[in-house]
Amino acid sequence: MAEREVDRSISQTVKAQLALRDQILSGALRPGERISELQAVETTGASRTPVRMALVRLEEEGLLEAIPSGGFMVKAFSERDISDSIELRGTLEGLAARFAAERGVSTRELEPLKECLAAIDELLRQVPISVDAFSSYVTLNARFHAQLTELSRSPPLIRQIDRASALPFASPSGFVMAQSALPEAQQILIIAQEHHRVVIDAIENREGARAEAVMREHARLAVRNLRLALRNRTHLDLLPALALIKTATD
Amino acid sequence: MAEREVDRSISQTVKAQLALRDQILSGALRPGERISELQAVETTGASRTPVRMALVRLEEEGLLEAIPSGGFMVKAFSERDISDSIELRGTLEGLAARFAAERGVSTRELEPLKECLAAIDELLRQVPISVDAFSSYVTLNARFHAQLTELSRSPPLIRQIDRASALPFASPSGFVMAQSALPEAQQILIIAQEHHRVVIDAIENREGARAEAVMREHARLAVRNLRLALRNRTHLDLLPALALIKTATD
DNA sequence: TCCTCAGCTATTGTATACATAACGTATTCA
DNA sequence: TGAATACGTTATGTATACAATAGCTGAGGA
Repeated sequence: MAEREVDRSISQTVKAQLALRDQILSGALRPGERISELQAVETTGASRTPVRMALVRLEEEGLLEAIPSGGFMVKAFSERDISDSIELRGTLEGLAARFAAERGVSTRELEPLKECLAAIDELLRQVPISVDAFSSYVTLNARFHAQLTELSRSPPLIRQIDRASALPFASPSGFVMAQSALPEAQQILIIAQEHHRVVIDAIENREGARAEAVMREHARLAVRNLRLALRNRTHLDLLPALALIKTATD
Repeated sequence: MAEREVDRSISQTVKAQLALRDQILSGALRPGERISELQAVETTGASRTPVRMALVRLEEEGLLEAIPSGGFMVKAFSERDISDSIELRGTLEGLAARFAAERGVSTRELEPLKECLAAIDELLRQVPISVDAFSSYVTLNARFHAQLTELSRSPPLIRQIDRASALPFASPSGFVMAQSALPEAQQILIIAQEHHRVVIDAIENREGARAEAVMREHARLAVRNLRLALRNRTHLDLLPALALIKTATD
């Protein structure tokens, strides 16, 4: 019988949570499928207690759904669920931008955002954009959004935005991945970058309403592009998280 | 030694969660105070495993905060955290109202909201409002908001609003309780009722922007009144949830 | 052949034992 | 006298054993 090998460098709960999330997002566990604790114990290497903790956390995260009779299943999402999640996130980011503008942000605090902006400008100069550069873009874009959120200086709002981003297609990188499936990807990224520029400007000039409006428009752009991308499904292997869409309602 | 008495009518996890939440909101556990698992086991009657599950859920709910070195403590909120939570919720409800208006709602679906509206009208006819009537108002108001949220027909949004309401002062009844601490309470409730009337009208006429705007204004009214109420602390025993405010930052 | 019931199996819910890490205290040395 | 270290105590993190329930399978009767 195999000795249980324990990786002491990280908590078993976190390890199990990461492993299970990965299985869900990679599509190894299909939407609607019940997650067996015993099976999860085998695949994650943790014992039942941390696995159960991880399952509870993933349920709260929105990736799992509790089964009334006990246990959990992988949650399934409709296309509208996804676009609503994106719009929801855009609304919250809009509020964050407004808070940042109204509450005042020093030039020094805006510096990291401007650095992101410049770095993305640099990437977009390539036509067409390379795969590596696109990968960098995803990272930079996520960082931009995270930093913008921080500028609101509102812990409850930051927390809520984090929660709203748990669904991968509702996260900033999910936005970008979805858009990347379109032939007009580069043009879209340039428009998105313009939004980024406007929101910084609005915050700098303390125009709360304008800052909020542009972030909401930013999300609506993503929603439109996601819909388009879902029409031509050819490139959707770029976005493994879409394994969560329930095929029955396609 | 005492036999552990197990109440089989309800899961131990849920029992522990309810008991602990109650202890937190009643102020029995003070903000910043560490929650001892062993102590929780004694006060809730459940064993450590369900207690731990309950602690994880309460952390995700936002009432507890994980301590890096292990364990949990009762989260403390600043006054701004509270007003931000209210505005956050209003923003989400605004989105829900807009969705309802844009996606179309049948007259039949609006019926329950109109019933709430009429019932509240009836209550407000009393001047001054009795304690019993006020208690009914809190219930009816919460129902109105819950039904409005449902009309968005967006599970991700409904879920997020529920999560945003986990903080008791951010819930519709929390709004009302906070406002009730003011001498002008009745006048405020009348204004709030006017908001309710407008949002129904806007949804009925498919005016998404107007529906959204009025819900946000609704929340901003609550924020202003909460601030006022926090100034004259005399009536704040009406809102035990405010035990969560960290006194250090008053 | 289909429906029903009983028993079994598999899985989750709960309890507790064990391991490990953190914190506090006391003692010693500078 | 103060600071630092070592030891002990207490709490959390993890693993596993036990209990109970839900779902499934097979057999029997209509």
